[in-house]
Amino acid sequence: MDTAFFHTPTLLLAKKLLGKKLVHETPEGKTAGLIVEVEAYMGPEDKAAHSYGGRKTERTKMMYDRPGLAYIFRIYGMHLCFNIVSGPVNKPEAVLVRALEPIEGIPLMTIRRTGKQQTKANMVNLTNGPGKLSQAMGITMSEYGLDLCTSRLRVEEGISIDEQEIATGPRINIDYAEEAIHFPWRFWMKDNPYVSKVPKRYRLDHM
DNA sequence: CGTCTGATTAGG
DNA sequence: CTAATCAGACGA
Repeated sequence: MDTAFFHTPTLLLAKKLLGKKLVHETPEGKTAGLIVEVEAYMGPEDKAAHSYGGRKTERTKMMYDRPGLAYIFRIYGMHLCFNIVSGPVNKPEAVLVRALEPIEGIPLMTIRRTGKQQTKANMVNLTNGPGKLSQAMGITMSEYGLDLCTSRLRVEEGISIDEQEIATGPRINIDYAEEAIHFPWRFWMKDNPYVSKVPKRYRLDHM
């Protein structure tokens, strides 16, 4: 996609990202998947966002840059989460990519995730969560700040999604976020088997 | 400095 | 249900 694609309000960008293709080319090979689940993080006013209250640190500084760059952070000391910077410069918003439908480089994804070849039956476990997809796609902190229009890690045209196919609900694992807990800023493709598994406490939240 | 904790996952 | 596992964030 060109840079203009990312210059759009964050909640709209989050929805527009559904069905787009995330591609990563590495020396090991190419992997790609369709984005099927995202969450929007809305900047200084959003208690769930790393940029809440205008916090700007080594970790979060990329959120203050222009839209269409990669914001990546480590969580729980062991997993990485891949985000797409959104909003104009100094409006620190982002879209977390939570799940992909694998479409290319599946053997490589399997090896990165499990260290060995595996049956097709486990394909659903490759990219159905933010930490899992980062591992399967070979995304590391080296990709922090990459331009998603032009670099080896990019967003490309995918499939066309109808508004009717998009579901909305509260974001996952943000218990600390007080009133923002309930904001319906998670978007996913209805009935897509690659959407991440949701903790029990969220199961009834639909809409 | 010391302490707490997390935009998660796998395993029992 | 919980352990894993550590950098970021923040208070002293």
